[in-house]
Amino acid sequence: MPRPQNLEARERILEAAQCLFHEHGFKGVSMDDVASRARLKKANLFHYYPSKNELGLAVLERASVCQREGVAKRFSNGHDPIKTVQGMFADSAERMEKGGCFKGCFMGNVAQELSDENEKMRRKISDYLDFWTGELRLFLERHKAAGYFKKSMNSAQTARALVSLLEGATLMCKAAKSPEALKNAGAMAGTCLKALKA
Amino acid sequence: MPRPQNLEARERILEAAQCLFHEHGFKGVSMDDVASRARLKKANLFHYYPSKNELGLAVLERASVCQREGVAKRFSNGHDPIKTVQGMFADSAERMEKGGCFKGCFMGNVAQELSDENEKMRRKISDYLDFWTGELRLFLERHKAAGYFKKSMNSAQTARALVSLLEGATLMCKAAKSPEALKNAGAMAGTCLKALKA
DNA sequence: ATATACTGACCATGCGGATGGTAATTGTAT
DNA sequence: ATACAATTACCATCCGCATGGTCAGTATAT
Repeated sequence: MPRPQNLEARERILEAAQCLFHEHGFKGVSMDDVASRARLKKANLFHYYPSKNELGLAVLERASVCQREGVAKRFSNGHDPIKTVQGMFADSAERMEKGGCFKGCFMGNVAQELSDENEKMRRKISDYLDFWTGELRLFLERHKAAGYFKKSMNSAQTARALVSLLEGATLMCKAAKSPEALKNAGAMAGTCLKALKA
Repeated sequence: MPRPQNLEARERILEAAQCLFHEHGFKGVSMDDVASRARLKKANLFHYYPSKNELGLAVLERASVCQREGVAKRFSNGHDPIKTVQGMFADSAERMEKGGCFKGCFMGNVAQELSDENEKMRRKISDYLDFWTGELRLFLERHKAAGYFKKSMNSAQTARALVSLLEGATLMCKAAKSPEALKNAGAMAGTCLKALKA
């Protein structure tokens, strides 16, 4: 009778892989790199994940679940909606600055690297981005219903644009090795949302 | 006395490499791939470019020059500034849609793939993004001076945020395989700029 | 005994790049 | 004009290394 697999090792592998993929991209990391970081031998990796591709998908799944939690939590508070959105940008800017403006957004990176070449991965990323955009849309919708925003505001459009803005600014920071873009983006988001206040 | 090198071949190589790098990323393309597309043998490539890295830099230079022209032209017209900015988004959306939402922005892709690992390339990209942002800033500044925008508008901040928004929306389109994000972003840019009108 | 955990050795492939050479083109001296 | 030297264009072949993945076998725990 099959007993449960070594969950500890599985988790260590996922963690190691996610970290490395984030740093060097999927193509830039070898199975040996992952194994080494997870304090395992390469051959042992294939005992847990049948291929690099499957490992990638598992990492994406893990990251997606983790990020969704953060998103859900962020939009479930009762604070001022503009502050909440600006907080999203400010937190990103802070993380970016603390990390020396490296790496950027994991999901965004994978999206750029793989969504033309791997439909399964693309779907996972796309689903996550849809979730994020959707939660933000509902958040805006709620505050619109409460009279905070103009009735004419297009919540779906605004939500998608805000997510785009955050992703783009993150990329700009990575390229410029400066958190300036994220700060500007946060300010812009604030300006824009204020213009949409009822 | 050294005679001029075969410019035709050099150009063919650059063109092939740029196209392939755009499609599959720098790491996803081999020198053999480039050579084959340029109707050359791999060994001959090294006659023109001493290493893959140097080729990458040359491609980046070429792309940068080409893009700068487009940017300069766009911001030198006398049209309504909001229309001009929205045109930037609309053109991107159209290109994206026509191409099936693949590839995305060349400079953005390279920025994400390499700016943590190759300082020379990062600089080239960063310089280009600075140029783009700078041109847009001057464009906004000019129209502010002409009384179109509020005196309180922060041109630098707005310019950077608009570029971020375009880059991010392009990435979203690539991930979602839909031009929706760029359309939303264009609308958002319009809304935001209208709020800044004098 | 049996299923899981782990490993060293191995393999085919693809990679960036080096080498040593041939073919074509050009400048120059006659 | 022509022969020759020099330079450029081009290529087959090879090299060392890293890669994703396999396999056969060992260790361990129940």
